[in-house]
Amino acid sequence: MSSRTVPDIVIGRLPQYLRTLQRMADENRIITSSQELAERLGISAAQIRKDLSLFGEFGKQGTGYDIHFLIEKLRSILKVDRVWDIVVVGVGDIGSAIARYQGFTNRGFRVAMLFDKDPVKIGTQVGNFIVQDSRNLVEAVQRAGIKIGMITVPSSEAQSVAEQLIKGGVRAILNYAPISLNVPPYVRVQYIDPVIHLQRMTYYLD
Amino acid sequence: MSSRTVPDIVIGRLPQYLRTLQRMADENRIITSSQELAERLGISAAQIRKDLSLFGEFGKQGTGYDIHFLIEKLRSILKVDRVWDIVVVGVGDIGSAIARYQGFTNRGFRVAMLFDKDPVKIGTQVGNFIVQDSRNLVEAVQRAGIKIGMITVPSSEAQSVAEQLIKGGVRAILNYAPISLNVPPYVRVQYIDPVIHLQRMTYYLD
DNA sequence: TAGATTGTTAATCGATTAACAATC
DNA sequence: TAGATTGTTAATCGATTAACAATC
Repeated sequence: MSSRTVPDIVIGRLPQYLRTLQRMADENRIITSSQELAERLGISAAQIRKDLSLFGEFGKQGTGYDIHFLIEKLRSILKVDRVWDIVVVGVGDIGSAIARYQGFTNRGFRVAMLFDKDPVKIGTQVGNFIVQDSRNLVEAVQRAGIKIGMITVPSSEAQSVAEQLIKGGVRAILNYAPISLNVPPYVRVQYIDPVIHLQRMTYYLD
Repeated sequence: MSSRTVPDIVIGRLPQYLRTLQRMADENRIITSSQELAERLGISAAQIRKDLSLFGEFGKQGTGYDIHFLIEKLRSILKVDRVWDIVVVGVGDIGSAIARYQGFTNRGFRVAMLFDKDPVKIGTQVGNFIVQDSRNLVEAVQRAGIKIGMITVPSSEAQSVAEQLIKGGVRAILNYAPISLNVPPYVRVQYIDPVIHLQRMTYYLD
């Protein structure tokens, strides 16, 4: 049950379980089953039960899972039973959209700081933030103890921004620049590149 | 070599190979090896050779792969040796950022149409497009023969927009709304939800 | 030729699924 | 109690890796 390392592929499914459960809670549902979750997510019920069993026994035979209880368990496992501050570097269209994005609320995150190196942008307001000078990035991130960064600068600058973030203490990076980052093993990186997703689908189109 | 169905997990890696190769080409490189690709991508050289071998013999023993040649092969396999039109539904911050995004160029895509149902937005210009009325979505998409849609509306409307897109002939959807879509098996869906990526990383933070 | 790297096979590793006893 | 669904084991399935002959 505990102690053995959980495969990353399982960790990757937990946020999807959580999202679906929270939607069920919004629909005022009280109880669900591995089967119902499976249908809504398009994966097998056995897999959901197996994944959850790696962390404990959260269900009741014959009944299923208490939605609220399972949400709390998953929030705790994923460490989103708190609010993580995020630093956003790069205030172009994507960075601005993220600064204004309402979807972080109640899901464990909030944007805390915005940086850009363009003098025209520094000092302007975007969303609820004043854009700060990238030259102060390392120190400001360090002082605030921020662990999560989002990179929305051009590809040519992404690697250098990543290095600054890491120097400031960031340990998880969500990179919107279409380029692979080189980071030490103690830093996690996730990528968002819409083109990668699109190219994965065109293969199947006529 | 041919005829046997290629696993989707392999298809998912091909766009990453292509992106890395194109970056090498930008650096005026001529030849590469499975080993070098592997290092830049953080996967094993054997896997890259195995993946590519499912589609043909693209390399030379003792030498490696001609970057330009392999790019063309991958573009052809992924069907991005052409330009696919995209319809974007929902002109909020994210939809607007996508409409202005420069990153589609040379990668097989271009935004062709923008829709919203908000009368205040309809008729306004965003990027190079005039926002069209969602009521005309099905017909316009059908007439233009568009096969790819991006959904950037609120979660509550995403399922209904997906259904309209499909009715109009769309067969691949990139969904930015944080909700699972229910679609027929002949439609492919990919999801972009930054929170899902973030929650996958917090598990590993202290 | 000597050195390097591919393409491919076979072995290994890991993930998914089926099935069912336990039990609510 | 009868019915339902979990948690878990064992079997299956599929993906990754190691290794090397082929060959440029």
